[in-house]
Amino acid sequence: MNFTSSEENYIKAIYHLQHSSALVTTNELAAQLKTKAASVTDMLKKLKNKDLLLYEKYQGFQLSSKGKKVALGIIRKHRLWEYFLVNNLQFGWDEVHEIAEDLEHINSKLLIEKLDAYLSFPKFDPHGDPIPDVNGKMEPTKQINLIDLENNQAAEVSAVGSQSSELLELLSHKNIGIGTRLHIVKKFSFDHSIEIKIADSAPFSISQQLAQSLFVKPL
Amino acid sequence: MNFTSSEENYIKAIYHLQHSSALVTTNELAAQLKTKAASVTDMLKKLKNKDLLLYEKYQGFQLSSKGKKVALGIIRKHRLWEYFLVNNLQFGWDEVHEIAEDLEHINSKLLIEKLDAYLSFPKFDPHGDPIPDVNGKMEPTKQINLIDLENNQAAEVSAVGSQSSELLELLSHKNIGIGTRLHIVKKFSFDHSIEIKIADSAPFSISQQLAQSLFVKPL
DNA sequence: TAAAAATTTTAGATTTGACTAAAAAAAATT
DNA sequence: AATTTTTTTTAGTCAAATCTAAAATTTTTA
Repeated sequence: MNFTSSEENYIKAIYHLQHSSALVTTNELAAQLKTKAASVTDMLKKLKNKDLLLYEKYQGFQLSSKGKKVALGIIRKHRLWEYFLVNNLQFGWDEVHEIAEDLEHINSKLLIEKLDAYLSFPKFDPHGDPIPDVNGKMEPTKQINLIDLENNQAAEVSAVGSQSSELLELLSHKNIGIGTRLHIVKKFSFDHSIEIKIADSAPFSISQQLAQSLFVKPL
Repeated sequence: MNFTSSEENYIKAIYHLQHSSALVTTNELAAQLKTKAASVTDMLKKLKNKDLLLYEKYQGFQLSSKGKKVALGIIRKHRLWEYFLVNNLQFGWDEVHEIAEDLEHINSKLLIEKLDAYLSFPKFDPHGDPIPDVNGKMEPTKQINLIDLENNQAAEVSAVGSQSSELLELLSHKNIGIGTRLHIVKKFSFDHSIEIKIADSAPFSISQQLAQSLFVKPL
């Protein structure tokens, strides 16, 4: 089975939305894809006909197991290309998302297998997200949100919550990346800001919003 | 300026057809693209409106200088990706054409510049065709057709006439590739077949058709 | 050079994915 | 529980790229 780029983009977006809530709604998906609800409804019918989607009118929807498999295949391609762009072509981690959005739609099993081997079967992409293997399996990351750490706990940044250039710009300004080790100096309940310290540099504070976009492994 | 994949495929096909005859015809192009003459006419109008094509109804057509620049950009992308697929990902030279047909439509200047640098600015693709540089300039190849060699001349294979899998299958069966050194044992006028010898192996003969698809540099 | 053949273009239809506006259904509110 | 608001779907358009069939033009040939 091959799918159009548009179908693939819908499948991928539904997959990501399913993580927060099992059933996805038409408006949610329209917002995510920056399109209109009517366009979404059209595509839902198409995906249902191809057995990629469990969908009843007005009732919300979710991917079928076939749909999930397809989603994992697209995510695998996206993350492998991101890894290649950053590690081989020397792109910054904040520059690769859009290019990977295009590359992920290239359809060649052999290409992806060979790319995977060329990169030595990486397990995580440059943003810390796990890369599904050829069977769709990926490393369980058991990452926790930085906001859930306690005062004085140490941790290593292992993933970021989104690829938005706004987030990545802020992180690079603050010198925070995947692998950065930090510890919590103090959490403030007034505005939920968190003061953190990286290595020997001066402590500084980050907003609740930023903390929620950072995933860490406690040390 | 960005173009659709379809527009780019037309531009590229016209560029290649222009090499044999300055003016290209509707039917020629339709045959090349495996589409219908009516579809070609539609696209010709579109390309003319974008100043990519010099075209008057019923009179044949050719790329404008802007059109040629676009064509060279696409060919550059195609050949760089082919080089990457063969030299880095370990594809056979007969497996890469179709994948490169897709990859060539990815639009990112930065991606291609970084890929070019990663590959150390290669001058020829795996089929021996020159890769245009960022300004569209490419190595003049002054290759001659194998069929134009004389008895006893030695030469090195430097390019093949097409990427058809049929041709590449035959060449790999006969152990002929880019860089293969051979010499002409005898040319037969009856069927224009040519007996050649590679290194110390036994001489064997190749058909006129095959010889015409092989380009060489005399040694 | 006039008729026949081939080529090219136009006209009108189809498919895919998007849109707007209106209708239908579900959810929220009084 | 009835009304209002929000969400979702349907109906009808539109643009891009394709196609078939028919018309227009050019080329070939008798």
